[in-house]
Amino acid sequence: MSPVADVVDDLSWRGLIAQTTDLAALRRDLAAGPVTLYCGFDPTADSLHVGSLVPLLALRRFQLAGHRPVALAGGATGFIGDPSGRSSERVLMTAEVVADRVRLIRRQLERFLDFDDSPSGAVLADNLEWTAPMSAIEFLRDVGKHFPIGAMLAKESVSARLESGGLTFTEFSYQLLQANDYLELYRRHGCTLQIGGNDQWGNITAGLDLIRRVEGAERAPVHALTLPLVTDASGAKIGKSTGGGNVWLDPALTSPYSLYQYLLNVDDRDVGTYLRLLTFLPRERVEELDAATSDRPQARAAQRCLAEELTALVHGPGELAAVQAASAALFGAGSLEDLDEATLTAALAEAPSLQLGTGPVPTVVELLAGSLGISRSDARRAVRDGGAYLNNARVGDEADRPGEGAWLHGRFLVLRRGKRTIAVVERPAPADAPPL
RNA sequence: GGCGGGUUGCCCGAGUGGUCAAAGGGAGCAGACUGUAAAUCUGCCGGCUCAGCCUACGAAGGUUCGAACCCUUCACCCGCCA
Repeated sequence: MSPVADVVDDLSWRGLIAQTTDLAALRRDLAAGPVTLYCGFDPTADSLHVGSLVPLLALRRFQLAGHRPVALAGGATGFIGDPSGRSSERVLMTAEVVADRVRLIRRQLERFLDFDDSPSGAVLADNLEWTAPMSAIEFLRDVGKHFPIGAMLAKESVSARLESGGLTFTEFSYQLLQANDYLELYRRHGCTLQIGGNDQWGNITAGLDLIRRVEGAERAPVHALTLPLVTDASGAKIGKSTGGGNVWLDPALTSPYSLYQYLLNVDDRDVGTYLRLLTFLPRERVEELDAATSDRPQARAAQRCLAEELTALVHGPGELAAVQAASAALFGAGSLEDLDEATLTAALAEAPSLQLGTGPVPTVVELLAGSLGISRSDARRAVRDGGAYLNNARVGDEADRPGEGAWLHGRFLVLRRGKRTIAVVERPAPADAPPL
């Protein structure tokens, strides 16, 4: 990927700009030389998810254009809880949980940016560093004094909450902490641009106001840019799996196979948007894929490309290859019996699995439940509904047990629920059993 | 601090002593149709050793042959008043 000539133009055609402060001034400053910008990531979970990639990759886009990104982990703000976009108060996390999550998230942030000594070398920060040492008196005098209550109440995040049941002083204060972060990064790193989801607009402008009051408007030409909060065709946020859960970046939470499959299954109506927001593909390529989707939707060229780009970006080319082999084997035309053991093993490495010991062979229902992590009632229902498959053959009866001939290469059973959910059952290899 | 209202299954929400594993909607799962898509139709949608049993309607006790529904206490939320 080559550096982008004009990062604003690039963001613009991708649909990545929701709101900005003075756009002409921002363009001018970006053209004048490397600008330091930041985006905050609060530790709301053990991992970032696909949705978090939109702002994170936006930081990367700025870096590729020669600017210096600061990724800020919200070690302090995570304690408080951002009221933005929430209808009810957050449950406070313990210090251990926050610290743990910050550690995990920092590690993920590092992977998407370049940390070198060049002018565009990234910086990783944690707002706990300057927030924790601040006393309540300092906070109220040095930060709080600059915030008229009227302006704070007018923020969308606050007024929405006042409508829907209120909020506590704790969350009300959140915007002050985030504003102070911007001021702090302005002072430490000369940071003059903050980006974030569009729900962050209020918090970001709170920072602008603070910096201008403290530093003076002329001396501090600071900017804000927000990214649109994109929802898919069904109204869900990006990165929500059909199961309702997030699609995580941590391979322990969402396997590379699941990520790949999630992206491969993206709705036709959304895939163009996702290509723009989540990949670095040039405009011509994206428009080519748009055309491919409308001309030959069944080929799903755009989905395939999206899945490849992101799986490689998040998990590396090695994982991508493994995942593609798995998908080809499991969804391919050939029968499972024809696969050689190496291909089969690789394909199934990504699937949830159940290891059997010796002893009597359980029923298919028990195997489904054990391998897919569902209840036996659920497994029973799957069989009753005709949605359970053993080695791609529909299971007819709840009491069925796999026969000796069902074991692929003497060791494996491939179980499937519906079209896409696959699991594997493995038993110890018979010492002298000939391959099937 | 006072008074009133509330807490139901993943979410919203009906249910005021037996016919309640609990209406309805959403989400989700499966089948049919497809392109591992969408839309549509159909079935399912607490657990289990599944024609039955167990657990569940904020928590703990109590009344009753029988409680999501009545009583007591506790916790949390909301509104009005101070």
